Amino acid sequence: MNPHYQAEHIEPAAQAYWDTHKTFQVHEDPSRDKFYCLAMLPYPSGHLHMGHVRNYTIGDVIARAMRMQGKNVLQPMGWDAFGLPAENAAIKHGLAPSQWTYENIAHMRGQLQKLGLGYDWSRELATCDPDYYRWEQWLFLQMYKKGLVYKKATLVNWDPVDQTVLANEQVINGRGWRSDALVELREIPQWFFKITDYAEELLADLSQMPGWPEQVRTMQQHWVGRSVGANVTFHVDNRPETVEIFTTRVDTLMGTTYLAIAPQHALAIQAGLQDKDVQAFIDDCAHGKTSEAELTQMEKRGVFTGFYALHPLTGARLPIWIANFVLMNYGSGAVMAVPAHDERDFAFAKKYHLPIQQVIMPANNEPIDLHTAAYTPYGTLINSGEFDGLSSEAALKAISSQLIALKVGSWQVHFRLRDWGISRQRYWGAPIPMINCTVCGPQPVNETDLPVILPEGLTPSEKGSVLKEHTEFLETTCPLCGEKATRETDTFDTFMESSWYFARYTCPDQNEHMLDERALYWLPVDQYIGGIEHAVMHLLYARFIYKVLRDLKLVNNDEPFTRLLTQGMVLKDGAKMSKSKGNTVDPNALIEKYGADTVRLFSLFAAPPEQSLEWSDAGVEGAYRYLKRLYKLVYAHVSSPIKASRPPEWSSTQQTVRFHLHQTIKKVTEDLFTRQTFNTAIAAIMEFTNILQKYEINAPADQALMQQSLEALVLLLAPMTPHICHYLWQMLGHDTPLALCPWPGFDYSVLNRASYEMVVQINGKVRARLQVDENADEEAIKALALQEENVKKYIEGQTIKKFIVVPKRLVSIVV
RNA sequence: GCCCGGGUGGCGGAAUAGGUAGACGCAAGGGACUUAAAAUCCCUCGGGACUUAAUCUCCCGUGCCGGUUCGACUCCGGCCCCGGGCACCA
Repeated sequence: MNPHYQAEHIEPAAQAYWDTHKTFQVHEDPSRDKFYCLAMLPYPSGHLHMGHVRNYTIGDVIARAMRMQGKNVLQPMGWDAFGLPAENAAIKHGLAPSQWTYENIAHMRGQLQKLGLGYDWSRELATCDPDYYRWEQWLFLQMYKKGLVYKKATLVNWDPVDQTVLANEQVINGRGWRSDALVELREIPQWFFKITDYAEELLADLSQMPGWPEQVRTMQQHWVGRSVGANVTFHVDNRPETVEIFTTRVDTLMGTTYLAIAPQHALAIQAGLQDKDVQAFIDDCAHGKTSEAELTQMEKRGVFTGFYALHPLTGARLPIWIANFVLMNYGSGAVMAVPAHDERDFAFAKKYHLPIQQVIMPANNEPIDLHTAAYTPYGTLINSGEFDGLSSEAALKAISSQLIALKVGSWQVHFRLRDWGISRQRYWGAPIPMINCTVCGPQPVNETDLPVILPEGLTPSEKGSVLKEHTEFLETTCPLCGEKATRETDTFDTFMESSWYFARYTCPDQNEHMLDERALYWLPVDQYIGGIEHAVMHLLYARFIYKVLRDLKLVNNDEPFTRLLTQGMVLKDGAKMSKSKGNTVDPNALIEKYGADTVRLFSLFAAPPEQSLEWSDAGVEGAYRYLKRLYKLVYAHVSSPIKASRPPEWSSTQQTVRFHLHQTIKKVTEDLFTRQTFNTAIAAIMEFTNILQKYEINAPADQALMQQSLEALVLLLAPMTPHICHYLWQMLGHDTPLALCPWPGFDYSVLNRASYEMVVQINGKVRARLQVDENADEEAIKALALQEENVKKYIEGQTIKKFIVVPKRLVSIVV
């Protein structure tokens, strides 16, 4: 027993103990309550960063605490191993992405193990392993059979120099990040999942997910964006084409003064053929970026096509404009413009001197000024012929009824959510299991031919996917006609791998099926932990795939993640840590200097988990100091010559210590399990440690109480700093491993006190404090308050208007 | 631009259901111990006023402006700043 805390000895010993005793390896046990605790799997970038440390520490605290609650806890770990950075690193260093990835995994696994995270490493998986992605390919084939997969042309960022598709982050100021060439928008055919088939359900289930933060549910709700409106068909004057639009404001239909279509719209292409200025505009629009942020912020520009649409009710000729803010990827690629009652249409009309026709009047008949801004709320219809005088609500029905009767309109539920484009023109990804036959068209690979193995060891180039030149991979035969055919060279979006990995952890060794009955035992994940940046996309895709798995009868519930904790970012000097800013902190160096427990303690203590965390080296020092103090306290206690023995009755000092002991257990229990505010749990533990440090041990009863208190302290802290607690638990005389000890309980009877403090406010300001007996009634409290000197001073010569007593809190007097 | 968060001492944060603003920790200052330093321990610590003195008392204070309330960090309206997401970064 060393009188000084030495993390460098304690930590490897504790880790070796867990390892040899297989403490965290779990098996299905229907007789026990399961608890599946999962932190989002990392991308193997090469080095653990503080965001990982925070994420995995939080997960480990919850997992360990639940294990102490008696749950059968599964906590696995794996690697999101496909993705762009591996290709970029490969191009830079001339290494194969597989080699880079596997080396990174090996290094990062070692880093995670040093943190003392209680993972069941026997279930580890890497998504770039064919044993993993073959089931993803299998799932794709099932989805294909179900009609959830289709191909359509969509816009991508095209680098004309490198002849490759660029990710949004690779487009900088409209130019390719490597080539510096002006990026073009190009349409290419890609595979899509019909996630919109599940839009209603994805939305509806959100209201039944109390374990998710309100903000995440709100974000997903807005993302799916259900709206009810009308589809309207506009005929084009003297031409065979029609223009389809969707609007939620069909009440303003009579105020339509023009139509706006995307530069890629069929009619726009026709217009371009007839007029070289129009074509020049279309060509000009083919630069920029596909992102919504870009689109909604760029200068709104347009050009007249020379075509006119006919208003479906009045027959009025409405000019059709091509506008750069209308995009083919969104809806039908056309909108009806009502400048009087839509801000964007208004700005566009002002710029190009298009007519502005008011058709809605405010309900209170106040005049509006259409020279400065559009009027967007609902109101009463004017200038709308037979619809004049109707409210917007009534007009929505009346106008749409007429459109339906004329067969130029229909009611439509519209979603902002778009189908999920899963094709990527990249090498380092899971191959999409399709074969292109010149005779039969695209054909799915036979299930028996899975997996379609990605050839490893290729060196990617900046010219995009090298699979196209790899004949061994490319050349195959058509599963339908048997003739020569080529493989699909597009690979899966990496969101695909992360949409089902949590299910595969339950049975990673299953080679006959994607999932087996073990998945039914463990799923859904009880607690999921990850960065807030994944609030919408990853979590929505995973929910979608889970519902598909349910429909394939592979899982038997609707939602994959029962409770969700979204952790904030780790910042240094107010900014996100990044290599380019040079403000990174190396977890390894910290672990070496202070030990994993200190790093864990600080990352939990510095901020509540959902908020961003400001890194502080000095703060780490403070966490280390605390652990040293705790160690010393336990050491001094076990070295004491006083023999512990429980008294028949506790003294008043002892009663106070006992009160704090039980109060601390109660507080930490609530903070860990209910509130998940680890920072306040640690503060409470520190506070009680301070009390124990000042507690003088004079008698056997004191020694007994100290033993109880320190045991509780070690148990409460165990999920957060497991190594030191593992050691201190032995020091306190226990043989059973701490990791499997039951969570401490508290006694309400100890928490009842004879008296409590109340505050007296006069006109909202605190003027006195009272010690009030536990069973004092309201009248007694009032009398007590009026006896206070300072209270008398403030109410002298005044009349009391109100006298409020809030039990156990305060007395408020208004004069 | 749109959607979702956040803003409290010198700093990180606490205040759980509208009821004592600043728990816990860091930094700083002072002291003890030491030949010295480190480590450790003790004290002070939002700003200001008053007093011989005090752990008394008073005023101000939770991004800014306004409102509701006996009472607002907390609720409502408007604004400013910072962060996350916006469909090919993960």
